[in-house]
Amino acid sequence: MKVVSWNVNSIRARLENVLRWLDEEAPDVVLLQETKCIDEAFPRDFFEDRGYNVELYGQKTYNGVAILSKHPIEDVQRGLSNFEDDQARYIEGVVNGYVRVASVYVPNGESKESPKFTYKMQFLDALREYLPDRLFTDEVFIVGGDYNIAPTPQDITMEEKWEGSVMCTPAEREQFQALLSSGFIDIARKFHPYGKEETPDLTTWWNYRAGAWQKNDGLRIDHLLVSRSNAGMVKEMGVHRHTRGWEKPSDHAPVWCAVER
DNA sequence: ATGGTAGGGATCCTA
Repeated sequence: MKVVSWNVNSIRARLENVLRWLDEEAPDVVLLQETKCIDEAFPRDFFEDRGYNVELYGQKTYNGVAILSKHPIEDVQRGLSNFEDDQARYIEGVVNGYVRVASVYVPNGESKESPKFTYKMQFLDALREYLPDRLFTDEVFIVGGDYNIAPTPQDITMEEKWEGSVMCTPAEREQFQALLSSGFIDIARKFHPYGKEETPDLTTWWNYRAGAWQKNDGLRIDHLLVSRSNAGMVKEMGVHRHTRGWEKPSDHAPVWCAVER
């Protein structure tokens, strides 16, 4: 099974690109972030026509997450049950009996000084407390999403420009490490460890502004966290970075992994 | 050099 996470920055604006990508890659499960519409406005027919089941947790204008799956989606949860939040940033479900998946859109934080940064930290606290309760021995749990955190300087193509700014602060990185410590691995760095000469560029996000894509000025902020106990079921991962070069692209590229029982 | 672009939807907010 191929499981992919993609921050599409509006499902309606991105529909043509997402369908083109679906037809190329035929993923089994898609975890979407920043759908930016209420559930009634989600273009679900286009996905159902291609054989996907659709579960939504949307809101008007901002945020919004979704799961598309060729298998039926069971045990669906919307939002973090331990966190009061009026923003739609988390949806979870079980597919094919043994793969629990979640789509998470961690707050951006804006800047270290912003109240939104405090909210980001609170959301991450709640996520870290919530996720371990969702680990079951007979399932692999893949928490995919836009974490808005570059875990190390090696996840930044222009380190000197970004280091220390929002997404690249020690506080955010401690949160990311704490998430891993709660029972997960960063699957990208299982297959492509830090510090190896042949490590590929795993950047997932390039700002729309100032020609960031053309300069390859980007960050690895989209991640697939996989439950440590069953992480051996994940055989491979990658980033579909070519989609960032398409007309009318999302500012994020899909990050995918292959799962086998 | 503190800009730049994109999306939603309202004439600004968020990223």
